Amino acid sequence: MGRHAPATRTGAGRRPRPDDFADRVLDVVRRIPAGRVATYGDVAALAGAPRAARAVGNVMRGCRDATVPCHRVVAAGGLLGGYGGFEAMKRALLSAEGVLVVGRRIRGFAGRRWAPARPRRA
DNA sequence: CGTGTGACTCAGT
DNA sequence: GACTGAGCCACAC
Repeated sequence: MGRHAPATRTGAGRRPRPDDFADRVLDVVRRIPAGRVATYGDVAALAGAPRAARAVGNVMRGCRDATVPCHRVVAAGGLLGGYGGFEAMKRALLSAEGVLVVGRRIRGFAGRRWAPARPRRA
């Protein structure tokens, strides 16, 4: 299976937007309800690229948009992930929404994780 | 069009 | 629990 991009992407609805991915990622993150969290991989999957967790991180890095709760995006395993060095703030924001963070890990991450379980490699 | 990079992820040591 | 190596992806240069 390949995510090959057929020369003719005019047919099926693909987003011809240049920043399609980034836009989508921001949209997904925006949809994350308070009190819930999603991993980069989950967001990437919802954005259409289940393996682009890294790319998602890059998008988050430029998340200057206050309308995007980038603090609800965490790393896999329930790790806090990064936050441009403001990890403490991320922790504070999450705890303010009811998500307790112990050390670098999220308490009850599995229960607080938003997005469906990821079928590893179908 | 090739290279480097990163707020990632997984598996192994 | 920590460190390493490899994989995977989108983007800036």
